Amino acid sequence: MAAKKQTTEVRQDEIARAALELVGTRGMKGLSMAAIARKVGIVPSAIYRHYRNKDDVVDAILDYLQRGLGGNVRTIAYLEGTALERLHFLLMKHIELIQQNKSIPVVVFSAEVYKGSPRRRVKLLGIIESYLAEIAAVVVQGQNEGAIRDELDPKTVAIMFMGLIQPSTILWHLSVGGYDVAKQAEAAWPVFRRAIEMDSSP
Amino acid sequence: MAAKKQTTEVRQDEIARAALELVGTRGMKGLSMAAIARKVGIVPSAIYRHYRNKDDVVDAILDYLQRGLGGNVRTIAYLEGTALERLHFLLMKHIELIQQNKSIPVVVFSAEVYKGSPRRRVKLLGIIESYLAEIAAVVVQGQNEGAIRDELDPKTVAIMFMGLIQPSTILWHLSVGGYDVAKQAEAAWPVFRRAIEMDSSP
DNA sequence: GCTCCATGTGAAGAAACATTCACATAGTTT
DNA sequence: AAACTATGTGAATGTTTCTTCACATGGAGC
Repeated sequence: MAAKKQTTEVRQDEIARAALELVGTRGMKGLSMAAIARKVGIVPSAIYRHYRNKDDVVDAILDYLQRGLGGNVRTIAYLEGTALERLHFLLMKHIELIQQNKSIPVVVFSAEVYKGSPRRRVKLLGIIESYLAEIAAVVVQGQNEGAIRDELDPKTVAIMFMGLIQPSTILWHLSVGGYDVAKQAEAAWPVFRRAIEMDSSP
Repeated sequence: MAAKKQTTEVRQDEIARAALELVGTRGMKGLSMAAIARKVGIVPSAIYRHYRNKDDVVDAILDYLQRGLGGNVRTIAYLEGTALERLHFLLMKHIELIQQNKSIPVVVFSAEVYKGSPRRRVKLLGIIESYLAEIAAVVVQGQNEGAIRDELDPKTVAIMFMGLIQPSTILWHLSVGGYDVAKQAEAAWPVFRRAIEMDSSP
């Protein structure tokens, strides 16, 4: 039962996807070269034709993540509308992303990914920091528009924004799909909006 | 180099503490029976005098966690003051707890703990759910006091409350202590408070 | 002081896993 | 069509880790 040969570009992508999915369903502990190979349809040793070792596969997962989150922010960068509208849109986009790719939160929140690997720790931190920076930039725009209160620290707001999604996703995983992440986010948004928006009454 | 003999009650506690600490510093991957034993000052096989197997040790970590969080909520249950004051106090208490015991977030957010063990998944979910329920109860009290807006769903608010802390703790771990969790929480609190409190102007 | 039981020790087994290597083969280039 | 190169395979190796077991020992109770 020989697998069909593929170029290394294709296989690298297949392997990274399979690895990401495995982490989502079985956690880092369940991420074995054997499991990845089985999912891709090749033999464990064949993985070494496309990645130097397991560490490189995990790095590929992070690259995948980076592209996903980065693409999200770029989407709203080119959007019309007020800053508050764009923040709301980003929230929905973010939820869409993690619902389509439920493994992402597991990777981001799992200490297993970075404990013991300073290089990966820095990499993951960079991914999150740059995401936060983009959110903070939108907040600043909102402040310039006069829609978001001036006295708020943009970074504080950005971190709070992340907090709108994080607990829900964890509860979603813990309850095996029992929580409606989108619903919770939709309910939380107007509350959050009220917290940051400028007083309408002068 | 024989270790001094201890009763099984003492050793069980020592082992659970050592395990919790190890998870915090090295992650679940670094939680080996050998590492636990070294930390306690006994030999790996001696652990089996006090726990049936490694799974039972991990369960003991969760029990430890449950007692910690439960104690926190019980503290504010007997507090004087308005609901908003008590929520603020709970926020600070929570931060104090996770700062003294930095391993807690790692355990709660690490999918490794519950992936592959439905029983542990349910257990962890129960711990978090009951914590959320206690927060929601305080929110309801606030609504009865006329301090928190009636139209808000208490559970939504409780989950948002969790979101005040979670992102900071993850950033704290990722930046190896670079983030000031307490500071971020103190900055976020007035924003959150503004979001949920009743309009002062009638 | 003696006995007995719970606790501690070291060696050994068994399973899982990452990684290497020699060999096979498909697909591309010449 | 022949040769070459990149990809796939299966076996083997070395390491790590959990777990068991026979034996040792300290201390509590008689």
